[in-house]
Amino acid sequence: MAKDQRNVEAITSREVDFTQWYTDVCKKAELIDYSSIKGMFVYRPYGYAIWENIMHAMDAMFKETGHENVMMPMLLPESLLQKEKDHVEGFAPECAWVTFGGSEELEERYAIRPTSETIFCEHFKNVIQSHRDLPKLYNQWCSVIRWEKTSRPFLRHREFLWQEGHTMHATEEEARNETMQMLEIYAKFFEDVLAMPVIRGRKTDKEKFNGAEETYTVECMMHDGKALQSGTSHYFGDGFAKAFDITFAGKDNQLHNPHQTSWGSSTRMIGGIIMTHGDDNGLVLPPRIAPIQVVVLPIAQHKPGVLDAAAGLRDRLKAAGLRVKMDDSDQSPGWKFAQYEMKGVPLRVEIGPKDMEKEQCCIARRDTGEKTFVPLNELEETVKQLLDAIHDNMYAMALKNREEKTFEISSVAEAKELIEKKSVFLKSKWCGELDCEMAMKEQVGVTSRCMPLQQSRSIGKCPVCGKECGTDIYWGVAY
RNA sequence: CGGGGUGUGGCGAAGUUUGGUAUCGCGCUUGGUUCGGGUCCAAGAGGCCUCGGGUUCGAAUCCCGACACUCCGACCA
Repeated sequence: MAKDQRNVEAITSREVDFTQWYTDVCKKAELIDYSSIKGMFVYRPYGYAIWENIMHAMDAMFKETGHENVMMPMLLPESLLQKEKDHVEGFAPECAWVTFGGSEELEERYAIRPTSETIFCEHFKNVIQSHRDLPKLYNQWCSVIRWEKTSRPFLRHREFLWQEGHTMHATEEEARNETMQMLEIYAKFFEDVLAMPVIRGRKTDKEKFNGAEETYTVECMMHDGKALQSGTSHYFGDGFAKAFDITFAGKDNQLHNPHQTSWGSSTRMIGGIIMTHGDDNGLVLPPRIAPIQVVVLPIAQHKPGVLDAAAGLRDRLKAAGLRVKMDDSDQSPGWKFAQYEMKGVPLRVEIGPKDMEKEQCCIARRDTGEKTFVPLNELEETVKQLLDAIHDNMYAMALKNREEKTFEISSVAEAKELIEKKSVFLKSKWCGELDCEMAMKEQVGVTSRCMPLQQSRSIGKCPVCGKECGTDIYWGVAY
């Protein structure tokens, strides 16, 4: 049927212009709105609902592993920020500052937190005296401000929502275990909840967090082949503890500095979800965090009994513990189909007079577009199975994309040739020299993503200097 | 922060070169109609043309400045 082209909600094709596609989806799926301040975005109800679901799922994982939530002040006195040298060098340039309280100019200016290591340390100093006070396993959900020069919805905000975990431990070993445990929690969360495959790895010294001894990361590949750093877990050693003079009396009755970690993940994840799973019809949401898992649409809803039948299905699915919406607005069915596809709702259940006669309903999958007719008495069971199947399929598709866009390279020339064609992950050996890392950036245009935890243990050559070495490393173009 | 582009009802655009009553499509409202892939018909509402200065009898249009969005770099969750 030659439908006219008045699809005003139509979005730019992913293949034509990925960045424009991304912006279109953010706006048309009603996730965000721009505000009058550059880089500060309004999270609309549907977008915020995704974040709420992420928070609930992730928070449960934190609590299971013994962490407690706290709320720290939003303002950091400049003197506090100054205490750790590397840290202040990294963050001071992008701080927003409060210089007035009411009409009085402040004697010392306050930074609006870009991250909270320093203020946690100030507090830790007060509450840690004995080994019995350790570990401290704290987390907070809050927003932070970083005065970024350019901004993009979810990927780079001047104000963004995140969680930051801050922990203190009696021993290095315990702190290192915590660092790795939290990395694994992030990885599991991405895989099991967001259906996003990740590469677990360690950052190079150049890419690590300011003030950290080691930074671990989960790296994701977006549909366009670019990398998104999605969650990081840092081991600090006792650097901050020394700078802030945090000590505790050990069992040996000697004073020791505790060992520290921090770990964070942000609303950037939502950008990751969009760019990993979305398609030309809009958003595709992982079922486990979708604000609406199933939308029930009555067909020919003015006909007797249809609305009641649809409401019945909605109530059954709700009772089965699912997040369900019925749309009985007077838009046409075709409009509703397109609308809920744009919003990425995993499953659509249709019921009309014909179905009622046959005691069935029609179920359509967002990920594949596949439609099936299901006997009404099998509704709950089928929907639950399909939601799991969608999750698995989304994960598999994303993994396939990453595998197809990952190449082993052994020379700079080879790397250049691949990257010039399209964005991909490059895997190689690396000698560990900063110069070689810089050369990859300057000559190829890629940054190191991470040294994967899973190392091949083989010997090869650094693609830049040709030296024999054993470390595997991923390179990519990053968001 | 450097280079380009853009800013006109909620959205997308025309109008800007050559100053002279603000235009179109979608959306919105109301009534009817239709309903298994963005129904159709009719009537209506809605605009300091991003903001601030200038030039002019008169500015969406010309000049200066600010702000925002966007793309490409540098910096970054």
